[in-house]
Amino acid sequence: MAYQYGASKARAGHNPLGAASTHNITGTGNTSPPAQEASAKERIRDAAIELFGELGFNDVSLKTIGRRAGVSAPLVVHHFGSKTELRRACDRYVTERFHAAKLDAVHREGHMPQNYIFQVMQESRHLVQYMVRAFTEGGEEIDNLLDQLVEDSLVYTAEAEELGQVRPSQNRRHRAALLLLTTFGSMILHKQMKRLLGVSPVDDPPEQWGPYIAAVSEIYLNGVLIPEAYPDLVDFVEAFSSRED
Amino acid sequence: MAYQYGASKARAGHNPLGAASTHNITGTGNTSPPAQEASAKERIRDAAIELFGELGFNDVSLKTIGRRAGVSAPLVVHHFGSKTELRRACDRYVTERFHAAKLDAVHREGHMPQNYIFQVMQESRHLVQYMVRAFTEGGEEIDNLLDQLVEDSLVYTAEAEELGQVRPSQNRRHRAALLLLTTFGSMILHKQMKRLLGVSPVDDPPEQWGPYIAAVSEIYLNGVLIPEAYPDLVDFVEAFSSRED
DNA sequence: TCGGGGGCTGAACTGGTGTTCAGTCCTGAT
DNA sequence: ATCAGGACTGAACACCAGTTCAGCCCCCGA
Repeated sequence: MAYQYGASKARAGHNPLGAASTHNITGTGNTSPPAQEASAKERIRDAAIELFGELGFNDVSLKTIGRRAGVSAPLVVHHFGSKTELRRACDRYVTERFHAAKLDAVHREGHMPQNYIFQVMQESRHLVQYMVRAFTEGGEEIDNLLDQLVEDSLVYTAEAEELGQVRPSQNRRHRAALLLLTTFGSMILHKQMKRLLGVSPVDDPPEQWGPYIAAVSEIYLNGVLIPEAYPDLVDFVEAFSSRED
Repeated sequence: MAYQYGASKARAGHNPLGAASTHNITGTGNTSPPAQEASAKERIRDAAIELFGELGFNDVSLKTIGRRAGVSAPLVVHHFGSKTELRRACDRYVTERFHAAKLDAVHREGHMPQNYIFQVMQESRHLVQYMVRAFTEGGEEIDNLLDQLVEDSLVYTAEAEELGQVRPSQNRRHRAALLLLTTFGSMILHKQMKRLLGVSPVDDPPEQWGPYIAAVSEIYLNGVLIPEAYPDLVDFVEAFSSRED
């Protein structure tokens, strides 16, 4: 029972949950020469993103980061000033990377890409894991990234709604925000998801996401509750319709 | 625009998202005399649950816990042996508390209660916050609690499905698990939710949950995608129907 | 050839942690 | 009255974190 939905839909066109792409966004930055081995500073930054994403900011020591980067602990502060500033640098880097991935996808597809997050996810899970964990703690840079994701989601959802693919909403921004929050939130609990669904969208490759995609899709396609049984709730939801932007 | 859905539905009967109750489950344990001021050991345990839930296990020192409990740090280890064992004690306590809340609700209502988590949530948010954070890190005791919540959810969803209130599913267990994971996951991101929806289900009282309830309900009532636009996805979901238990 | 500066390190420092220890206080049984 | 034991504390300990410091190496420009 192989997972192949992503591929088939990518051929068909719009695809809200997966996107096939071989484009590499995990290389070194735009301005640096293409095929050069990473500098110590870059290795430190990458190691920090991996470890912070995996274990959390306070559960990773500079020595651990240094070891993974093949470097001493003092060199980390030599390059980044302090652990806190290292964290901010990681925030900035991840934000830039997502921004670049979006621009790249827009350029390739000619319109707002369908959830470019999933592209990043398939190619560089560390970045996503870092981002998700950073969301839980907050911070100016990372909060802006989330805001941006909401805005982007709003745009491509509007496109999809116009094409009759997505239902209208009483509050599109709230819906977009909640969908992102629940998706990211469930990724924080990916170890439990592995136990309960047999899949971790963080540790397992996309080919194995089937059960997860299936469960999510069922809910998003059909809903869960039967509206006729909840007239009060239906009214309540409608009462919350507010000014759209 | 006051939130009053919970109350109205509680009168009406079944209520998947809220439950009105004045019953107190936050008192001292079953066996202890009812109205006695908390012992130092209990105060320590409560302080630890609050702080662990708020800040995470490794970001809270024994001194901090002791200070909140009005006690010295060594007394914490005197009563609990070590910080790790304190954590396990908290896990056990929270698990017991949820178990007791369920039994209590079953006893009162005569059937599997509709999401007794929400009752606990309204009465003792600390417990929920601790539980959610504990899920991210895992652990035998806390994993069992989550498993139990899935099982319970399965039971009352079956009741509701029989009453025509909830849609059938290709994989009820996966759906139940995913709903719990996304709900809890979004609670981990409650600070972001506060920013994006204006409500934190952790920090704000239930009267203010309106925007959150509305957004969740809209999705659960109607879904998000229009199935006709995603025939492949519909097929894919159906292909994942598996043996129910 | 030389000199300077940046990448980089080991050793040392400071502060905070969990834990141990010795001892005080209080209570309740004998 | 006494004494045993548990609750409880301040001081001390070992450890580990982030950071500082002095100095090494090596490349590159003059």
